[in-house]
Amino acid sequence: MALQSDKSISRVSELTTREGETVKLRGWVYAIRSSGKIAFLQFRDGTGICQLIVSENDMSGDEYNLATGLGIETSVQVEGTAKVESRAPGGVELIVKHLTVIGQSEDYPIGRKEHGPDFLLDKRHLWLRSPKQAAILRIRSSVEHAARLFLHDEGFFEFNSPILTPTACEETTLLFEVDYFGLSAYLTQSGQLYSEAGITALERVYCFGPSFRAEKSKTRKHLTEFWIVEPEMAWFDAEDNMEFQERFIKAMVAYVLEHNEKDLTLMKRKPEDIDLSAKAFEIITYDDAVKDLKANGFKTEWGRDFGAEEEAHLIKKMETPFFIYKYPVEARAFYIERDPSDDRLALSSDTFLHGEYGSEICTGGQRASSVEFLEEQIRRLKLNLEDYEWYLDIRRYGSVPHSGFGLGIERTVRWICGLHHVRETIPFPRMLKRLSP
RNA sequence: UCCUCGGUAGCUCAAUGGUAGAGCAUCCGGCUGUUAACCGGAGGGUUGCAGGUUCAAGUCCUGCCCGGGGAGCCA
Repeated sequence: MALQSDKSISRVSELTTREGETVKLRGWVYAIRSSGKIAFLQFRDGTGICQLIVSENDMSGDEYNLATGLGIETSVQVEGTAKVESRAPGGVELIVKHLTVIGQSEDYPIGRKEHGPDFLLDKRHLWLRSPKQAAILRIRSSVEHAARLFLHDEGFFEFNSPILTPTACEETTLLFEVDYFGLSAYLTQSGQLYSEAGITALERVYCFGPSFRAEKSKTRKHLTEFWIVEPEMAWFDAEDNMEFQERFIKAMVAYVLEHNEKDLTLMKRKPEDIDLSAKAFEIITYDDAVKDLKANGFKTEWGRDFGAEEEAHLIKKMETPFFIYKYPVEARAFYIERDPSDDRLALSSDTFLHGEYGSEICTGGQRASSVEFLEEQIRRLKLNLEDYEWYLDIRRYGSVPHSGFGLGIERTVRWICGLHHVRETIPFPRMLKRLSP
């Protein structure tokens, strides 16, 4: 008989509605406490946690000895009576009558006490099982699902851009190079240039996938492989782009608030900490940000992007997410449109989440429309013009004003969960010094 | 790449230059409502690696390796 067709199996999430009934559960035992002739097994399946009560009053001596001798993380099938019980972690427990071991587990390396990050990351394949880690991954899944739902409702098509690319999107020193039948290829940093081709066919597209950056960064905001969702829209200017980002970010957070209440509680993250529904994102110009920083004692030079301390100052003082808009042209990517009213400025914005766990989560802007300007920019950065001929063709044949942005999933999840480091927001983080597991 | 802190039992950490320890985990025993349970006992060490100083080095010095935090850069 196929395992899934066994309709007699229940799941932990149903238990509160099955009070007094005999139910079967399948899952993992993640902790055991015993007190004489009664033992408390902490149990979980994919839907939640409950407590198993094991006592010789309710089961045979052999099964009792089996149950109390289980190793941490043994997988089991149990049968017993469901009971709502305020003393039980999770609020519900099962008085066990029968227990069968499905998969043994001896000397499970992750204990109930503290561990260091290096040890936990070495054991990441097991660490994922910890309730907090599982909660983070459920929230991550919600964020990704909410992004797709929202974009679908807004008339977007998911557009799969290539992972192997022949050229740099931005700076060449940060690329991972791979051998492609004797040619050099690079792991993608962004699908944006390809999405710009996509909008001429579909008007609104987004790519959603991994981005690879060979940055030698060791900070709590950086991974060498991270996931990015990049909407690109025809007939959007830079301000439409910001208005859209605000609705997009609010939709993702609202979805998590609606669907991950227990997970947020486990993270000790209060709904009011992340509820953005009543907040308007502020737009600050680069000029004003520089003035503010200078007034606060920073030696900020006009024309450069902000450093970590400057960024932290701006994030800390804000009580809503915000945009920094109209950066100097030289501080932005080559494909950004200039401000028609001041050609020193780029129609580009960065988007920041505020507060203790805030950081830059999006970069975006209006794309340049002039072939001549783009050629000049490509030469300035000493990129190979031939590699970009296809990209310039988008301007040569029926170009339209268009904008887009990229949003970093890990930094967004980090903010929602209130996490110190982005490494916990992805199942298997890739960092400067870590390629396994 | 640079700055900074660290590497001691399976894990988290102690240890004035002078006998290498604790808590947790593991194993044995006790406890009928535990909440990272608790109580008693046992086993468990090439102090990251290689040199050096010293009567004596986990401790001081040099080099290397590995990791944490940060910078630059970025989502």
